[in-house]
Amino acid sequence: MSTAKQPDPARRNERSRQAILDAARELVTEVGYAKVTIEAIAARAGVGKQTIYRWWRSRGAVIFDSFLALSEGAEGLALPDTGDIEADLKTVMRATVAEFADPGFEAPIRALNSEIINDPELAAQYREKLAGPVDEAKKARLRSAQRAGQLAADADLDLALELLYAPLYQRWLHRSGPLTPEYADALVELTLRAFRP
Amino acid sequence: MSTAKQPDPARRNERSRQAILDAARELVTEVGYAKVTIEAIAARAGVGKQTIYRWWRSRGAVIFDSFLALSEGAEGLALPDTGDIEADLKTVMRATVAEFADPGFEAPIRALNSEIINDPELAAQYREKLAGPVDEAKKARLRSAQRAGQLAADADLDLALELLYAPLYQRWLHRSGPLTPEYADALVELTLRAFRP
Amino acid sequence: MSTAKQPDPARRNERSRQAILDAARELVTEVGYAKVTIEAIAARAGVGKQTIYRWWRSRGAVIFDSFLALSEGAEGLALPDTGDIEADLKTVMRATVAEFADPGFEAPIRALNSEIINDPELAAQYREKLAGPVDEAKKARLRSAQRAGQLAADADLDLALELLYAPLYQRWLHRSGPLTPEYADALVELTLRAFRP
Amino acid sequence: MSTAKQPDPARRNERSRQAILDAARELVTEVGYAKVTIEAIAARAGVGKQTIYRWWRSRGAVIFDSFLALSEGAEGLALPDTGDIEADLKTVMRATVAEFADPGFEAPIRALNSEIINDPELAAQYREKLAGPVDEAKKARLRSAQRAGQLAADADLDLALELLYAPLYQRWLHRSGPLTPEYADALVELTLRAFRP
DNA sequence: TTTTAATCGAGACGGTACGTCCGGTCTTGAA
DNA sequence: TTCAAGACCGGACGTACCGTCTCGATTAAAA
Repeated sequence: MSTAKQPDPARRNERSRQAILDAARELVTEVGYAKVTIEAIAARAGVGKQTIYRWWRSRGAVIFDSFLALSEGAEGLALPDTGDIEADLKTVMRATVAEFADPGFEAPIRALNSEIINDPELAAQYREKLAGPVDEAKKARLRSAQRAGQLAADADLDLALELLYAPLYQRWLHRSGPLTPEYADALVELTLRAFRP
Repeated sequence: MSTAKQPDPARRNERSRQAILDAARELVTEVGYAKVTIEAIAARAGVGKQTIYRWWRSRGAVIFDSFLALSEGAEGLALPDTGDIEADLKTVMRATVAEFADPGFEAPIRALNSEIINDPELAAQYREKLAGPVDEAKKARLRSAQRAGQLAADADLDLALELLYAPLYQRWLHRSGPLTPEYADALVELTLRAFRP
Repeated sequence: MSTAKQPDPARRNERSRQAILDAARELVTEVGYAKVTIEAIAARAGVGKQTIYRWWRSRGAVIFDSFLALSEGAEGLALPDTGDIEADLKTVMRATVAEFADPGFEAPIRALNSEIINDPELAAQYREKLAGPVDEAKKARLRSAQRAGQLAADADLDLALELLYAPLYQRWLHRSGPLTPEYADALVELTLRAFRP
Repeated sequence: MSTAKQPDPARRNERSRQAILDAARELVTEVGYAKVTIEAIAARAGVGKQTIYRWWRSRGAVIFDSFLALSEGAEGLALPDTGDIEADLKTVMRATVAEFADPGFEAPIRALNSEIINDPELAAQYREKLAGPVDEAKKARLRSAQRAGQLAADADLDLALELLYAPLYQRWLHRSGPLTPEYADALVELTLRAFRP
């Protein structure tokens, strides 16, 4: 499952697995990502350190998994579809901007990005488990817009998503500018103009 | 001076400062950002640990400074201006893509981004010392294009730069797709279409 | 038998018992007494750890038993009896000295002594199973000498054995001096003089 | 000093050294030799583990040193000399027997012997620092007896000491018999008879 | 002869300690 | 004062074993 290592039949103790992921999540919010140690996770989870090392490659992998576990149920998500792609995208982008203003999201998301940048394997998992499903939902909405003739029929939807979101993420991560609803709107408008049929 | 601390006099030993920055840069490329330690830097630089703690706030600050020092001379840089903004941008973007393929750039750039994400102070320095000048040069070229009527007169040039570069950086950092010359071209074309007068 | 615990039936797997004792003996000579672990014994014997814990009290008990098993057949041993007690004892003592020079004996004998010093129960077993029979044989020879008028009739034979052997063992265990044939002879001569009729 | 390792000028912190040796001694008497851990010593001494590992090879070496430190002042010791070697030796041997009955001595001495048996380097230190001086004092008394014609002039005094003490030590370590004043007397009488002029 | 109960190999588990590494502070002696 | 050097306290690392605890799968006794 997810970030597992070598040993493992079904011998794995589910109770311990859950306790570890819970402990990791709690600790990240309590002391901050950088100060979470394997030892603290083990202690809080009431688990031997070996049990962590047996099933995860690294501290980053545990913490990553603890985030994964959170958004497990977010499978069948779908974007609003009012027929007006511009309005719908603005709604979604403004929501994202609002999310980024929540200080409770700050630490975990920055932590996640640090980890992803330096660990290709976690990056792959991130794409597969977290970004993938969300992007798929977004692309579904864009495809619907294509069918409605609001987007070029040959538009590269991955590229479209990048144009929409990458500037937003970068600005937030680098703190290189304010994240306002107007900014969200501007990104939507520019992207739609770029991909107009 | 860059990331300096309190003690300040001109008593500072320039020889040691250089040795530390050199050691830091070498170590990042040799063992990877995450495994560079203050102790290793001090040992390699032939310097006491205290000398590092005296002048820098943190490991990140040293490493960051070691990159800063590299691109110190890149002040008066200018982008090519053939009169054709699309061609010029494609040239520049393709060069960036090529740079990112160089494995020697990999470690430092990822290190830099890790540091920036989690340390607002370093992020500010990054914008001021590294990104700032480069972005200014790029905006100068875009302004020239505006004057030539190739871009909307009211275009937000910061936004334009984000549209051009953020997707590229994100794709590279997250390893979420291939970085090809065609990809560079596509970004240029889309951005220009979005900002067409 | 010997150092057994509670569960007891004849259900015990003889094959495993032998494999464990063999593995223990091999490991002591290979890696040294102090570094032999239950886990290593189990692994080498192809046996579950529980099977060891089921039948032995401690690591020491296993190792001790593995030595016991070795000298099981040494029951009906007898010392040479040429009629000349001095010559016979010198023969035996010189043989002991020679034995101690064999590096293959080193590890097990030191291990045995370590165990005996700190574990009264094993010490009792040692006296009963290992030292006892051998000492009995030696005392038989001394008794024969008493009958021949070569030793005082009221000599305490246990004390005589201690005078003969304790210096030898101590010198070897503490490495406090060379073990030569002459040394063996000297011990015999002194002891006989001390117990002369 | 004594069991030191590699680094060391006079940079060594005497305060820490003392605290470590004190802690080790205390712990041995409190929890028993086998259960004393480096970690516990460091904690009790208020010292980093590294500070122990820097100056000692092993747990055994620390504990050994902590014993050494105890009997540091026992340099100029001398045995009683009433002119009667037999009486004097019996006094001393009976005192030794009495010492061995003290349960407070039990644990440390057995520990010491375990360590010595398996670690040649500690054995050498034991001979040099602990046994050596004491043996020298005993040999001085024997030499005085030689001068008085109570012992053979050519007697090997090391051998004489072994004859006196090795049986006693072995009996105590192996618990192979009672340690009584009469036993002490018997050893003295036998040894003197063996070395009579 | 079938059941049934213990032993067996395997190895995950909660723990403890290991010996190492590094962080950040402090001390020493040379420049 | 700064510097190189490095000892120091502290704490986390990742590993090795401890002794206990499941798991099927033999396997030998009682039914």
